[in-house]
Amino acid sequence: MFVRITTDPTRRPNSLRDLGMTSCSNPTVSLSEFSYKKGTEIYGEKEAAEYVYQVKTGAVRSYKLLSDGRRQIGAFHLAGDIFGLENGDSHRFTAEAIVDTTVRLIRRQTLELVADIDPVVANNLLNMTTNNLQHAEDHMLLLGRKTSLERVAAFVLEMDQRLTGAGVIALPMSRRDIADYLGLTLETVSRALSRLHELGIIAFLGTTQRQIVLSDRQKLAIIDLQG
Amino acid sequence: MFVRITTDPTRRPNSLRDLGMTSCSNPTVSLSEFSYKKGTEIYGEKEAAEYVYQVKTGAVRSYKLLSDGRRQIGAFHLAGDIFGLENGDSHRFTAEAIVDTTVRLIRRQTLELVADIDPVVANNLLNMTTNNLQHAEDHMLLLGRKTSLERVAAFVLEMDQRLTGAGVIALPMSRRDIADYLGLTLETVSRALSRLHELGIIAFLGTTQRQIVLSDRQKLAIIDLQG
DNA sequence: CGTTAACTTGACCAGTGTCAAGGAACGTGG
DNA sequence: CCACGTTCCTTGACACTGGTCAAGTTAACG
Repeated sequence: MFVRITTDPTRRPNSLRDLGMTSCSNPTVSLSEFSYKKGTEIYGEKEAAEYVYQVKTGAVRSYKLLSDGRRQIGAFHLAGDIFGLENGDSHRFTAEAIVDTTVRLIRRQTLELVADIDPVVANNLLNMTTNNLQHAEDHMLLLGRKTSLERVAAFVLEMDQRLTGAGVIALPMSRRDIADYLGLTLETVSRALSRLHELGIIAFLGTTQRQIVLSDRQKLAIIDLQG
Repeated sequence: MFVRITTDPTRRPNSLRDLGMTSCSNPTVSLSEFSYKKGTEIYGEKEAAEYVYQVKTGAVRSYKLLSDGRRQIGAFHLAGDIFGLENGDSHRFTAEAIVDTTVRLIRRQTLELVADIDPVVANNLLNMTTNNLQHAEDHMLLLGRKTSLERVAAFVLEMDQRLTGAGVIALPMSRRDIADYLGLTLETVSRALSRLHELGIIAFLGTTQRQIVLSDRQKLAIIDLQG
């Protein structure tokens, strides 16, 4: 189940800009790519944080486990998202590819050296961490105080926003993944989606269960009860 | 219920070091103090973030509300803790004094100016944000996947750790505050504490309900089910 | 096309929430 | 220092949301 990086993934000179960084000095740093098959681990919790990652294609889940196997997914990482950025020197989540996924990597050490010199890069690191913090804060409210229907509505809205906002979403993750993200069981997620379907608020595209149309974004937002 | 700062709280030249910052340039910046009565608001959600705060004495709760009044406390801030540090320009939580509280303040702008010049200060800001992120990540696991007894055990352990770790804690917050922090009701918190008491794992000091003795830290840790 | 994994739905159950009552602690003013 | 009112806390009875278990269906994939 483990897929380790065996070849040193340090080819292809490239720019920090590709990781969403802007910099006045804008030095060329080494970037490379790596692919993970569906279901494989990218890094484990408490493992040394050697790289920072950016999803090129695919999707990734970051989660923590309790000793008896209960799982809490802290975030999904979609195309373009950066993940695995740690300030301490080990990862605080396990990261797995949800589907076949290609990521760009940058050595963490490289990034840190640049950040020490370039205040713009340093500021970008702080911004990314702040964005992660804000997401976690909002998610605490969801996990602590929202009902199952509110959680699922919030999830659909979040995914729509992050996947183009076109009102049609193709979810890469299973009902179980959604459940572990929302602090529910997969059955409860399924029932909530059915309920939203009955209410005419969402629809399923074609024959599949993972393509969802937001028929009534307004009602979704009302159910979500934001703030 | 609102207590606004009416006098400009900018007296007493002091050092960044007092806010836990170390710096090579270590410039003198303006610091001042302010006191809040029990139950008063320090700042509101979405309010402009003009100051960063450090608890000198007392305790503070940071929370978000849903429109129907459900509350999620994201963190408690105890003596020495820094809070209200935002990267964006408005606060993401409401902060209230739990008991009569004195805080030190520093203008956010001042801090930012120094951070731009001094990479050590900038790094401290990143460290503080990372610590907040880590706490939020752990709390998501608690809110999403732990039982009521596990949550309360985790809470008692956290408070013990943060209040000296002596095994005797004097809680500043009510059962309702604890409940809103743990994503439970106050009744469930009360029942869980009674249960821990029955099991001989905690005891109550004297006549009060807010002073707790950790009689068996080991069993608490087992119930908490960490990781 | 067959096998397997994922999803839905139903019946039942358990853990937490709700509502209510009573008691303990705390603050206030006499 | 005491009496009173208020707030906080505990406990019980009951309700209900969401979890568990199980069966059947649908979709995905070799």
